[in-house]
Amino acid sequence: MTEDDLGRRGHTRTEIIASAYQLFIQRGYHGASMRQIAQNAGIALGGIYNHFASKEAIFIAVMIDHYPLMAIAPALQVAQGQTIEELFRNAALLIDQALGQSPDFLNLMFIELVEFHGQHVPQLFETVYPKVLLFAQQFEKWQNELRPVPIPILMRGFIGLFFSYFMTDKLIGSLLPVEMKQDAFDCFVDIYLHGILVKGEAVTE
Amino acid sequence: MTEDDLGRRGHTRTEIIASAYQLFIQRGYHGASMRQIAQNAGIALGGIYNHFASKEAIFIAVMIDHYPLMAIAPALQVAQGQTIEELFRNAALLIDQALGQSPDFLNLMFIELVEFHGQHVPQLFETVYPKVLLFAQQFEKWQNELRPVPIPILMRGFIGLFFSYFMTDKLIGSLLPVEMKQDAFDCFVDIYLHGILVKGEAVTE
DNA sequence: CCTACCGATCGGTAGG
DNA sequence: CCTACCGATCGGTAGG
Repeated sequence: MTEDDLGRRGHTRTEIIASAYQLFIQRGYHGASMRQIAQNAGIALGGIYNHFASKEAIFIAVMIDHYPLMAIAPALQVAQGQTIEELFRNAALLIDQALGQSPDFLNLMFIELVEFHGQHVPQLFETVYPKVLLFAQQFEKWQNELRPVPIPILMRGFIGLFFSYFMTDKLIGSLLPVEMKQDAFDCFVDIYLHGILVKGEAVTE
Repeated sequence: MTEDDLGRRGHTRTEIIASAYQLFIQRGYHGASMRQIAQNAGIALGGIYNHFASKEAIFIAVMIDHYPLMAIAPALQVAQGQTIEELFRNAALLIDQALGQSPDFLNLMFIELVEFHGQHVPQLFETVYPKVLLFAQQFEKWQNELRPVPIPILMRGFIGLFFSYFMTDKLIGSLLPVEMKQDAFDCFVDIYLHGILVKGEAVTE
């Protein structure tokens, strides 16, 4: 097998995953057919099975490449800040950028939760969890600036912040005037930060 | 047509909706078949079409009866409090109770967003929106206790709070130790309230 | 409300 | 990687 063959194989595989991703997030797992996936990838139905053993195998490959939670890890890793507020704001900004503007990326997560009962979530989450812990470790030096909230709840709330924003955007975003959406994300981050920091209260040392 | 007939008809219809609801949230819209819905409802396939014109008509009926956002409206309507903090806490508690313990209720929303591209959301949301506005009107008397956040963002954040909690519960809830889940919801409400109130800061009059 | 059926489409495979 | 095919199942309907 030459390198060209490997390149072709990889390219076709990539095309299949890209095609399946689009169809899955647009129609759901059972709503997207192997024939549609093949057609969008530019090959015949039978050709798919040279790359994947089954439809579910394609879904898992799509999850590994596009699962939204996975975008959180690298963002948490590179986020920096002189203050804890700056650290959070930078992390939020990086995650927001990584997830992209369209909230359609959430659909993959929805499909997983509904049509697969969240089977693959624990496996994927274990990849992210250590990164979350590393990020949370940075809080120690600012412990006196944080309200007495358990660190895991703090992180859970931070991740939840994105669901809060993107879910409401998905549900009622199209009904809101543009000027109200402009700074909504900043407002959400602001409320969260004000909610976890003691800033403004009397801090005795 | 006698009242008995109406009662039977209504009962069968209710059975179909209940059966469809369970199957939809467990397998998704395209993953649940009309034959399964009929079987769980205790009738033959053909019998369904005496009550519904199509599969989608069943889905819409299920949405009207079980759409999670609809549970928010009555809770906001009866929520009361001597302080704005109490008002929010009571509303949060009522909504939490109305939604129930199992976060499976969210699945219906996911299916709608993915497999129907959120077609029915605006119609359902218009039912809830006036109630949200009425709730928000109560804030006027406590305006000086609120940080300068636009009221719509405040309400969007309040609704988002539930997504924040239930989505993270659904995703990683099973991985968390029980003692960490115990007060998580209270903590989330607490962070939100601390985030929107000026309490603790210098309030000049 | 059930039985029996419709055409269409499903995921997957054999053979080349 | 394609063509042609498999049995199974899909949503929906006719007739009683």
